[in-house]
Amino acid sequence: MRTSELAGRAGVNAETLRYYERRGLLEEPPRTLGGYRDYPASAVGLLRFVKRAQELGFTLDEVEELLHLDGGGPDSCDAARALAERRRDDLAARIADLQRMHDSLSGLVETCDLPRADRRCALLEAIK
Amino acid sequence: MRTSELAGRAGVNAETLRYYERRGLLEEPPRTLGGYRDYPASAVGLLRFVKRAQELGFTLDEVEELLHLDGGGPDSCDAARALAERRRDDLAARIADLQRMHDSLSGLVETCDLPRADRRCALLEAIK
DNA sequence: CTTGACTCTGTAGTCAGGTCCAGGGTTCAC
DNA sequence: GTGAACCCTGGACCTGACTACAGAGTCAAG
Repeated sequence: MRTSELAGRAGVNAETLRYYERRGLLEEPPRTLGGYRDYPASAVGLLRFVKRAQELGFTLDEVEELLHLDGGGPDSCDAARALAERRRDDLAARIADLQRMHDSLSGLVETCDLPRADRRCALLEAIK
Repeated sequence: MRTSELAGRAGVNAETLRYYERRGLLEEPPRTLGGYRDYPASAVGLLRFVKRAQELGFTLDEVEELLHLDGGGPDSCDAARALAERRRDDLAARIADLQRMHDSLSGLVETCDLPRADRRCALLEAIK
């Protein structure tokens, strides 16, 4: 499978594949006589794994770690679990942060309904 | 007030002040004879406004917009409100996204407690 | 008058995760 | 055999919000 076909199937830009390869995330595929990359069919699944892990909030460094972990036996399984738990807890913390911001902002927007003494903006005043 | 004093009081790096000025976020302060920036006392409050707005999820571009809005009368007040509501809704959407990721990840971690047939990692398998 | 701490300018580097480009080579259908 | 469509490489560029640096000038205490 050539670069653009794999890119199309996995829903990424073809340049992204080269970027992942440079980064060491993807193994270098074999080449055709003309020097074109020739990906195996399994590369599609691999890329989907990468994208899914990204959606779950893993960085590319972590995805790489997960990939190296794969197939490493029980110890790797524990390591993968630890990584996932860490990411899960990070997400919970991030959500709590954003929720605080959201509530703050909601409160501020409500000040807009307050009667305005003169021409001052209650929202801007409140942020100050 | 000189650069590092303002920076200290507002809790930012002195370089950040120059950066904000270059960016047009902060007005150029008057200069001493020697060419040093000489900030008015009000700059501390202004910077705190910037930082607070950032905490609320506004980008610096938006903060700039808010600053220009300030003092512009009732129309500006409405514009500020619209900006705040937009930011609030963005936050709600972002929170929902992260919550989905979090739940997905929680589910995955739970697969770790499943009995393992052989040495395969249930988590890695599940992400695939 | 010297020393050390501060400040100035302009430019460049950092982080992540790509994206784009020029200037070539390859493949394939017609 | 030729034109279009694809692919190659190395490197530059992008966003956002800073941060660092070199080389020069300024200020205040002793």
